[in-house]
Amino acid sequence: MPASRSEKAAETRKNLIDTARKSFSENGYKGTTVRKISKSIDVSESLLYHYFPNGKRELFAEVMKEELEAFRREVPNDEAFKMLDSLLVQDALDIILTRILEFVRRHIDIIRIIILEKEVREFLHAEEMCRFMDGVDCFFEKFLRKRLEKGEIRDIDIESAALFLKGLLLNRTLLFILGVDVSNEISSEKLKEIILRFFK
Amino acid sequence: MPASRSEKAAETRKNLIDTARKSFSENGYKGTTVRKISKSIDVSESLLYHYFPNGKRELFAEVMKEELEAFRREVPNDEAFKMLDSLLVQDALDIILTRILEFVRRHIDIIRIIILEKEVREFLHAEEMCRFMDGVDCFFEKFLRKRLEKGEIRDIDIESAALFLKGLLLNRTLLFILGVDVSNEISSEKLKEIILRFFK
Amino acid sequence: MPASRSEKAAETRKNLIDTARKSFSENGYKGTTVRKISKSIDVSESLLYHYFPNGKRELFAEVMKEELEAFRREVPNDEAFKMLDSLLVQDALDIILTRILEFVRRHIDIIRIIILEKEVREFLHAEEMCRFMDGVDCFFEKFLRKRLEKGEIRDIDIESAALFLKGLLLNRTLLFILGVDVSNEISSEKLKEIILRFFK
Amino acid sequence: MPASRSEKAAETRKNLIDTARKSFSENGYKGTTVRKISKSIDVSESLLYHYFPNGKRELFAEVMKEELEAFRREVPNDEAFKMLDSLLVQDALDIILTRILEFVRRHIDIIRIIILEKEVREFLHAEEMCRFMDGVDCFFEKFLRKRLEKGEIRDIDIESAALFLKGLLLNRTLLFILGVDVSNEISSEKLKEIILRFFK
DNA sequence: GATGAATGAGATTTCATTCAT
DNA sequence: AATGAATGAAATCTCATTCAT
Repeated sequence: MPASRSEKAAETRKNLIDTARKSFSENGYKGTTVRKISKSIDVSESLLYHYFPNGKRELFAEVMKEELEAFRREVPNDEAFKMLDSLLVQDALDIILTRILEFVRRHIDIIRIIILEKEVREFLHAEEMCRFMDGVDCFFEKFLRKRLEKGEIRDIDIESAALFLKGLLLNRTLLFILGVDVSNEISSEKLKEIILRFFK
Repeated sequence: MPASRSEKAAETRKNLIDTARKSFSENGYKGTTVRKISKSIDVSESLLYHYFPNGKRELFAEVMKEELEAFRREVPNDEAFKMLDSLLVQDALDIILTRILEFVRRHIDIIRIIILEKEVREFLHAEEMCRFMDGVDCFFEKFLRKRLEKGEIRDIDIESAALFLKGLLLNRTLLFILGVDVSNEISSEKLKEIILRFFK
Repeated sequence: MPASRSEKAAETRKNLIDTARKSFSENGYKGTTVRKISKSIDVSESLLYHYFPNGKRELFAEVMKEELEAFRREVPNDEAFKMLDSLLVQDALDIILTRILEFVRRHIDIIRIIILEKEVREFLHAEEMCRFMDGVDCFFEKFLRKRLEKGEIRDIDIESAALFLKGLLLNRTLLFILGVDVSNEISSEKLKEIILRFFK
Repeated sequence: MPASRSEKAAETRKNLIDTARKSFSENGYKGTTVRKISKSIDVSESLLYHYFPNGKRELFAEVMKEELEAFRREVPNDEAFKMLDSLLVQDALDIILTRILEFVRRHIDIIRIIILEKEVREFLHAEEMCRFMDGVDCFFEKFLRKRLEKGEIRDIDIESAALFLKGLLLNRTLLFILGVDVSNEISSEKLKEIILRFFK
């Protein structure tokens, strides 16, 4: 398996990003050094500047970019998301929340960084951040409005309801960030029960 | 009032700790430099080593010690909420949430540090954080059970309801950590409205 | 017209040299980077090593070589220089000085480098430099001796006189180097006057 | 001779500046490294940042400031040449040229830097250099006029004569810059001979 | 003829820390 | 109690250069 030169290059680049992501999420931006990244995949420090001319900052930005892309790509395109309309409210919401939380669990390290690292704000400013949060709100509101029109849920304040759902989400996320894995705490059954109570 | 030598010394020491806490909380351990701490209270860098012979590490340890002590001392307990029994559910919950958020606000520095610093998290989360979280759950459950017995709220799953309340709390906390001051976002009125809808 | 392979190669080579000359003269040897040269004509950095296997040093040497050749080629072969013998002393010297100064003006950037850059001495050592200076002296002395023999100038110390002429030349050159353009300061008329006074 | 701590510190600072001046003058800004500066006076590299927190740039600025101050303070003025009136023309001019060259020799470092560093030249040449050059012209013209009135020299164009003298000066300066010490090349005797020939 | 991958040496700078005063 | 002088280690980054393709 010779692996063409360019293939090996792509792999090296990927290695850099992967190692960086791991280190950033474990040690934070300041706690991550280009030296350690390079050394741990056994390339020279200067090679990093070949792939990321603006150095550590650009590498960090790249990691962030890829993570956000992954979220946008993975979550809404999930097969399970496509058949939401035909499901009961509680089942649909269960799937939505479960999928998102699944993603959060997989990417918790980077989420911690996005939320807390001061440096993040240089690349991923309030603008992007708020747009993302608003997106979540929007998504829930759109979903709920549709169900409301169909008469599947009782007449509630859509805004508050979306807030409640986001609350469930953030609740878990925060616990994840704090290092508490709550995967068992609320089972799907319980979740559906809460939802039923709230929306019916 | 010249303030005796030892008074001034104590003040300098306190200044160091206060500035350090702020910086550790905002910039993390690595993002905090001895230089910036000293400069911002206008003393020489070496003075730090007079008060904390083991330097930055010791200063950090001291900050953590004091913060944790304060945290433990002030953790909201049943005593603090005794007079709530005579209030309406929604009013009582409003006060409870407000008080806890006030507590979070006061201790946001150490909360940030706990989230930010891997080492700290590893020492504390299991032990301290869970105990705190469980305390919150317990408190809510106890409160709701009492009201349920009095027939003030409809027959709901206490556990789920406590979870919902904790969700509201964490939601705010997360926004707080992100630097968004939510004091106005969800007013007491809206909060009470949500609560009424949920519990009646 | 696609321009044959070798034509394009020659052009690339020329592009490299031209860009390099400009950069060397504006930013000095150390201030010029291989990267900037390559980037500004949009070729890869390594291409430089195809044309100049010894890299930056060789490119610099090439620039120097071409500049010196240009001087040797342009100045003495000037049409005007060929009929010096038939002119009056003052007119001949006026032409000589004017031509040289004209050249100096055109090549001032590179002259600055030759004079000031430490690295130049590695390629264009005292040997070459002194030979050049001596050439100027020689040229003037030869010229003056001829005129002296013909009785066109008074009996002066040839050596001192050549020194004087070189002085006029260097005077202007230095001012050029310092960024002062003295083109108007001494007109041909004035120059001739000075020469007459000195040599008659 | 214990040399108090602060005295030694002042000396270290001075050492840094002196070494830097020499290196900037010989190798230019880019050719000068903080490493070499520190090593050559045997202190750590980081000490430089104790005295000049903004590093190399600040050190360079300091060198320039001091040099310019010295230059301005010492610029030769009429006072310095008062006692010349009683001397013969050739002796007086010999002294004048020698003194000015002495001045140039003392300030060769900053002159080199001004020529070498584009940025510096852009700030200074117009303002400072021209004023200095004009001063030299003026001085020579004033001197010659006086002698002309006394009938000590033949009737020549003062302006051209001053130019000639300046030429002799610049000639030497250029050689100086190039590193050729001309103190012996044209001895006082030869100088006086040239002067006699020119002015008598 | 031309490129991108990769490197090693070294430059500037930061930082926590020690020590004499 | 407090400071300034001084350092060593390490971090980020630049640059000329080599090599396989």
